[in-house]
Amino acid sequence: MSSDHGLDIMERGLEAGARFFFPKPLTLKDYENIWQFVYTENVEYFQGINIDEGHQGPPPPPPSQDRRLNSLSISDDIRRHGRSSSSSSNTSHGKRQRSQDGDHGNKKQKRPYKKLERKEDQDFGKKTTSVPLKKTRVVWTTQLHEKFLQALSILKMARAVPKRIQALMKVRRLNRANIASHLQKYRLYQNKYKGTSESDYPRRRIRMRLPDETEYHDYSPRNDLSYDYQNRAQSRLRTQDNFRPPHNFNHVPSARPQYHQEGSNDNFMAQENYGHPTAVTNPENLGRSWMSGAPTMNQPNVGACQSLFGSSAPLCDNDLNIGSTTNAIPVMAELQGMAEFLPNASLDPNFGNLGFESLQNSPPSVDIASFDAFNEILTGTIGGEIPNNDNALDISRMDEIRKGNKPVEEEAEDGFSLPHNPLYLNGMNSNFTSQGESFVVNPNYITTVGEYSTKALVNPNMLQQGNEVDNSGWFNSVNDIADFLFNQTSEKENEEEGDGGYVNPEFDSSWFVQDGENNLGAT
DNA sequence: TGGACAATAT
DNA sequence: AATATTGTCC
Repeated sequence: MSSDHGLDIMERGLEAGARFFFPKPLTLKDYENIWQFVYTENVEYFQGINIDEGHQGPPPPPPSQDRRLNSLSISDDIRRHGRSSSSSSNTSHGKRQRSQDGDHGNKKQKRPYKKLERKEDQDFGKKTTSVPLKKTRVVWTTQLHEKFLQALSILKMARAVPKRIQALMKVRRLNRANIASHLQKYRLYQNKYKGTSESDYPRRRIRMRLPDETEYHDYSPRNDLSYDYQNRAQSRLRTQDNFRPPHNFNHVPSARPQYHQEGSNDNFMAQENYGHPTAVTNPENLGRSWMSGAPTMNQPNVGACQSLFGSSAPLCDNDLNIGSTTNAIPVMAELQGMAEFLPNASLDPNFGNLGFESLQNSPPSVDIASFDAFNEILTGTIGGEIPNNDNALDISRMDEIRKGNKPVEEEAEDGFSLPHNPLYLNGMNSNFTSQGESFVVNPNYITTVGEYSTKALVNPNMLQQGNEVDNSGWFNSVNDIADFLFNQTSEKENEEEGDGGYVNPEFDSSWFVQDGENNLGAT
């Protein structure tokens, strides 16, 4: 077998004693032919040996089709034949080995990699005579790995176990073992490359890396010497050819599109925006998804957005970047006629007066609440903790709750308490959540629900009961939301001593419960 | 050949 | 679930 199809090569091979010449790559047809060859050339062998028992006996009738398909030895031989000429000489070789194995009777056979027919083989290649195929292996593509990472970031390290990850990823035929294996490798990489520079990472299909929990909150782009914002980001951005600004959007290329990390290529997994805030105010950024799989920010009227949790969130276009109270600029809000969310200063559509681009090495937005704090809310209220089935995280459940069609469950089955008065964020937020520093909240999706909606969940001056019909009753400004969130965080922070600044609470319903007397909500 | 990788065993 | 080992590939 060779990728060299030259006649001389083929002839030389045949002269040297080869039975066939197969040009690479082998097709399924080739396998079928080889299989038949192997069988017809070795009928006595296959008929004279009980393969399963590994001892010789009177020749049984020729094995039925099914039996042949299920016995591993035949296909084993096929594989060996196909693999390397040195080990492939003939099948009597294989025969000898097999009976030797049988001699060491009590030795427990290690289970070889089985060759199984997968379900899809039946679906797809009906007529392929069902040649036994090697069991397919999961290939962790960058896309798949990103999904994995997304799940991890939502679950946090401590709770990131295969089963939960599987439930979050929702990838068909990706089983728990697959994930366990990948997780093991992932953790291995985490240790192995802890404290090493980027150039030390293996360059292969993916580069495994995620900050540990410390990095989550300690991260400061300013101090990140491993990352050169200007250069890397720019090279990526130049390739941005599918940016289509909204119709009323005056697109002026930014001189310094700094806030995007390099994207994926064959050697690196995509960790777009990994650990780095993204400037919503940069028009170039609006055309690119924040994380792979997430909708881009400039998709107006797209209908349902894909999110990790399925597609349900109806609005992609008026999400606001909640950054620090001083520099979060909800650009898209204006475009979507949500002027009430704009800060007082008028916006230059060309972003000329925002002052961001002059901040060369600092992100436009900084911590408001920790990413994890929000995902606690998300997973806690959406139902990420519902354990008893394989599609645990069902965003439609949250939607139903939000519409008041379903009651808020007091307690999930694993004992995880749901807040009595939850603050509901749409699941899609998680897609817009960068790992660590900033996040995006669509204020339309901060709402109270169900029977509790008659009471304000938090200080009514800050978060009021919203009206989904006319959008009234929400925060008065983005800054108000930011203040609210910031207060949640910093107060929580103060309660916890120690590592200063990182809030990593389990969901704490005390944030949102009523004050008994006053019904004031947030504490 | 050693290492990467995913499956499989413990 | 976590960890160790194996089979396969390159």
